[in-house]
Amino acid sequence: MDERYDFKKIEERWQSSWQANKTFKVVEDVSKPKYYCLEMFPYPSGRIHMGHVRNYAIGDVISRYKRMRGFNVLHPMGWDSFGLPAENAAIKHGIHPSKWTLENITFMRDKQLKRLGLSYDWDREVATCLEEYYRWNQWLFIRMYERGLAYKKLSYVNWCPSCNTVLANEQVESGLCWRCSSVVTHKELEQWFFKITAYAEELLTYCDKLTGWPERVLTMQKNWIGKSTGVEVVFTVEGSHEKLAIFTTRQDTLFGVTFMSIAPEHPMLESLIRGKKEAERVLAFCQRVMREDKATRTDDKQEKEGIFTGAYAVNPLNNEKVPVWVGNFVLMEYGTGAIMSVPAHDQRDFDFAKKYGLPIRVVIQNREKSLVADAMKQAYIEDGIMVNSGQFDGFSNTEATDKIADFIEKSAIGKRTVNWRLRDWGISRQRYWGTPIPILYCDTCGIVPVPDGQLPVRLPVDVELTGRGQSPLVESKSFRETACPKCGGAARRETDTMDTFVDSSWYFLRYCSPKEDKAPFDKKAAGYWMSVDQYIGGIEHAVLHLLYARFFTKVIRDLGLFDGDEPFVNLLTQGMVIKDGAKMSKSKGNVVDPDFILSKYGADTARLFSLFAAPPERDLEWSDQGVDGAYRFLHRVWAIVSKYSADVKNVKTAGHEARGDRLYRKTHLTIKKVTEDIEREFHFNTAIAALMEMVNEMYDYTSHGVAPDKLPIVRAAIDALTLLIA
RNA sequence: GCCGCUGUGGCGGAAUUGGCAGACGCAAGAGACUUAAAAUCUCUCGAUGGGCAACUGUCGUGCCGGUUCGAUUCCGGCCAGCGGCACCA
Repeated sequence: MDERYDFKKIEERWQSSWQANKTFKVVEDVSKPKYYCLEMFPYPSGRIHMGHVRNYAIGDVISRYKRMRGFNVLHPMGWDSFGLPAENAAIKHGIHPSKWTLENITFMRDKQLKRLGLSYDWDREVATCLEEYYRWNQWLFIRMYERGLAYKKLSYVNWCPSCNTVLANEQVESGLCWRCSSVVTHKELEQWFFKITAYAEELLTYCDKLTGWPERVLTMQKNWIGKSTGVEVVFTVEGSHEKLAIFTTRQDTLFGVTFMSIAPEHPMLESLIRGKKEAERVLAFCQRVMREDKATRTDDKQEKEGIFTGAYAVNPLNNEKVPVWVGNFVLMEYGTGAIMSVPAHDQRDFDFAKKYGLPIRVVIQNREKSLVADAMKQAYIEDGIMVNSGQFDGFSNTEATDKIADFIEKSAIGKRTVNWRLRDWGISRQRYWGTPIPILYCDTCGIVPVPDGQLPVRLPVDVELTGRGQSPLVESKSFRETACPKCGGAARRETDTMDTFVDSSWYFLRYCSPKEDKAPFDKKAAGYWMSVDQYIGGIEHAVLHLLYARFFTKVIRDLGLFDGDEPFVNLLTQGMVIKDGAKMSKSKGNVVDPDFILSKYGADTARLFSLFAAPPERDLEWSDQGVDGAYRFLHRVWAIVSKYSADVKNVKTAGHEARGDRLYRKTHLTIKKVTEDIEREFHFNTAIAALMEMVNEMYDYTSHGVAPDKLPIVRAAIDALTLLIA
């Protein structure tokens, strides 16, 4: 080859040209259709990894493609830059989190992302740790506080002893901390919450409108929200006027109740056992269960245990007296913290009844009429005909479900209810590097929100992070002590900061007008750009970030700041980057450093490989040889194009008259194929395969020399299409 | 246990609407060039049988069955792997 494929020279030339000309800067332009393409912004940990490269390569191809198709494309990048690693670095190396974070951002932006040749409008860059951003977190918090959507309550919270902070329910993964995998414990604390449950119904029903989202993400969200419809029924405690409410979805089995179970934390426990001879043993049992951490307690192998309280309750349907037990499997957080137990028709109750010798009564008979309580080996949970159920005998249990609910409401012993698995979002974090919660505590006025005019509440810089004791904000007198804006008296600042998921819950709106200083964002700009047409990121955020962002969008809509119900029209969840069968991670030692690939092969090879090796939503197995292959291909492209570029420079492009020509046909078939592959499901791997076929055809075609003028089109096609990839 | 996804050569993966299974790439093998190597180029490459050969028979998309002229694709039943949820009342 006369000329080598010198990726360094080429990439440097184009990248500096893009930067100098601000090629990818966009402004609102109503004459063009808009397209908002967004990749989930990274945490500035210091270095990008292959997952980022893949994510941004996908987004970049989509953006470039849409631009060529005449769209006005918003393609921004920013930094999710509050968070724990910065604090840990500060403790370990004595460097301030702010300095550490900002240096990381500069390095990752200038030395890594820009080298990848990504088509971002860098003028719209956003960093959540800057006060020009987080002041709007505070502003939104206060708006939510005013509407009762942000509130404080004393509650049992998930506590990660290693991160030394509270976790939201969404951040506990099978009893372990989502970030550090420590066992989560319980703690009773005063905490700030966002009332996401107020939007449970809408978050659920809108799942069906999100047709551009992968089914499995929607399923996960629906599961998480967890709606169940049933009735709340009130039992009376025998020998007292106290009421014990239960929730059930199986009111058709109410006549089969043979005992009740309550959670060890149930507030009525004390009065139930008062004066009973069982009291002491019951108390000991409850204390033991409550001491267990969340992971142990929710482990499915955990033995179901219980103890009789000595008290009885009366079933309002048949006035029957049933014993009240405490069960370690009853959760105070769900329903009413008390359940009715129907061993004949619920497997867990059946096991429990067998273990403790409690009675079993059949109230739904099967078709063969063969169910006999004493002979049952397991609970009968299928449909059947009602028996032993008074006036409801003879109906099918599905009919009876409605009839009994009606009866319960008519006789005022309970009502139809909906229960949600979704809990309110606990956002208080006992950490330094986050958005200060803009609240004051005044001895005379109580809880006082910081007035808008005093925002932002700045994070103090003159603090020392030792990793010991309490958050530095608690120890900073100048931060903590202030004056009450209402009465002028002494007041204390809230020293908790916000969960960093608050930051990422509305950043996509900020990109629409990142310099706006009168509001979180400009309503008109957001009206033009939103919603995000294509959102791309990892599946790990299926519940956490994506649910919170949907919630925030609805709140912001209801504040009148934005007209739209959902933030992301289409969602692409990319697979992980895998090497030797495992996710790339430092602990496994199978990390491939993007910098190394960039230096050895260049950005285009790195991007080409990550798009070619697998369709975007699937996991991508890293292969060093595959990278070689991608590099070889680019080399072949370079060679054939540069071989003929001089010859064809002044030749007119072939037109329709050449349609019988083999290469002409191939060129157009390839253009069609690539377009279709991108339009349909973003199958870049097959689009690239088609380009490879075309290049092979070109080599074949030119192997015996070329005379005519067909090459110009080929060259043009190659140029256009590789630009899409490169 | 429940819900979802996936299953195709040695490997990553194609086959878009039921119509040539295995595109493209990787690995492997052979050859050309070279003193040699690298690079590059050309050819072969699912399994198995027949033929010196051009060629050709049979089988083959996790397993069993069904619909169809025809099934990787549609239907029913199983198996395996991955992911999510789960004492949720």
